[in-house]
Amino acid sequence: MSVQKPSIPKGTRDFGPAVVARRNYIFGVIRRVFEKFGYAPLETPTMENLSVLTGKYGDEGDQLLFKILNSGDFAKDVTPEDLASGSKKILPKVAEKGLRYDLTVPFARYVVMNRGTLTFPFKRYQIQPVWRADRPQRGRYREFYQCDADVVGTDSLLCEAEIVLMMSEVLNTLGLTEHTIKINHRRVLGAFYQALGSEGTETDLFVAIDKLDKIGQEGVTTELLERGFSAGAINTLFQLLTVEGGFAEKLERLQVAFTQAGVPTEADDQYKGLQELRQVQELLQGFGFTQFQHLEFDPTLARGLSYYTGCIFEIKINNVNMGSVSGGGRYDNLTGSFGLPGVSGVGFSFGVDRLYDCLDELNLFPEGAAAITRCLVANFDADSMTQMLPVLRQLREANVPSELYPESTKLAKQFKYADAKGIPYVLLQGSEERAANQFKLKDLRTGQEQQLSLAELIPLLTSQNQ
RNA sequence: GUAGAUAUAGCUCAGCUGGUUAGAGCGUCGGAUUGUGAUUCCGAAGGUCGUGGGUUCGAGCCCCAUUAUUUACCCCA
Repeated sequence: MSVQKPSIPKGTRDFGPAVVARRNYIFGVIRRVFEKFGYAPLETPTMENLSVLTGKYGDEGDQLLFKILNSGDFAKDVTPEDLASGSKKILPKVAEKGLRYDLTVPFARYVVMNRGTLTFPFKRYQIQPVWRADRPQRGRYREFYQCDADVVGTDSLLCEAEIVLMMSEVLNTLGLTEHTIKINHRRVLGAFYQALGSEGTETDLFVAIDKLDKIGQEGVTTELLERGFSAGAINTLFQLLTVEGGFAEKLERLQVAFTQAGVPTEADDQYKGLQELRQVQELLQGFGFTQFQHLEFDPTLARGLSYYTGCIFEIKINNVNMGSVSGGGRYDNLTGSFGLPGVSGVGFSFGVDRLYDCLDELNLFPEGAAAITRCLVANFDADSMTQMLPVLRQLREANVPSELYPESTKLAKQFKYADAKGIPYVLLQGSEERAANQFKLKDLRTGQEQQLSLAELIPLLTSQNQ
């Protein structure tokens, strides 16, 4: 009999008690903010039909879907001809379900299936894991949690403004004050494309622009030249991209630049992008938003997902080397592929796993976030164990998370246990204390001990500020 | 999918141009007059050096293969 070393699949993780406690802290902050803005929770199945998932994330996204082998004899419909013509032909016959890739598409599917019963505008949040068959690396996992908040059924830019407010509140509550909320508009990108004379393809241009901060002007230039853009067009592009100034100034200057470059106003009204960004800014001002130094209009922000049509968002934590911790945008026609056209939606998502890594690196988890038990009751001997049972019950009735050490061993061992678990208090009643009908309470953080009666004890342990 | 790096104790890592019996710190367990943790001192357990071949008198070290992990690219949270 061979003993095999246990392992877990690539890109997945176990979360130990301390990690779960800290993750729950992040989830709690996000959930409270979402609910404060009127978003209601939704959960959807881990599995979706592949017909729902495929084709929504582009070819690369389809590659990254985890597929679920059909139950039973999954290969019963596969013919020798299928095998000869390759995996693409076989796939629909052996797998009809897959793990969800994000939360937005299942949400769109849910909205379409329940359109008769939902009240619009429909605001929902969703905190669940998603799976991608990516190559794992720093800040990138195959199983990770997303925290989405989306509204469908309204075009109002109030939603965009409130997304900025929610992003800002979550980040500030978590202590991630060194952040930048980047915002752009798909129409602004479209205007760039027109300003360049509609050379090459739109997506090639967007993908290249998005990399500007990573590979620099030279890198983008070579990439665009390879994709068939002319040197003149690239030159125009960088003149447009390098507009300076604050939020409002950049909007003004781009407007002028677009007009000079001859971007037509009538066809698809490309100036609407700039107008909408301006309106979002005005709504935020009206609300009394004070964090404009963290809100940046970044004309280079493109984002990969092809379904965005309006404002797009992304959050960068400036003092940590980490990919974006949040992203989102407006999509005018997400439900269209499910047979419900013309429903506009806007939403965004936090990546909890990356937020965790940021908080961890910056040491921003609050003290005691990992500790569950508040008071360890020491166990001297069998007799004292019996004596302490009613005390334990009273502590728990007072909602003090507490535990009695289950064995009568040396106190040193029991203290070590409390210390390792981060338990702040140890309660002792040996023969001396029992004779006086008192307890000894030791605060492990300060090392101080005090003699107390049970009546004095409980208020001390229930007080919040200790 | 492309390119690189790494693999030695539970964890983090040393290990000299290839040379006797494999090293540390942390952790675990035990002890330092039997009622006190994190700080001190002493001791113990714990390793087929990822796996399989090869070169050599001799391999943790060199070569090949394989698997796993990891970083960057693509893409993305």
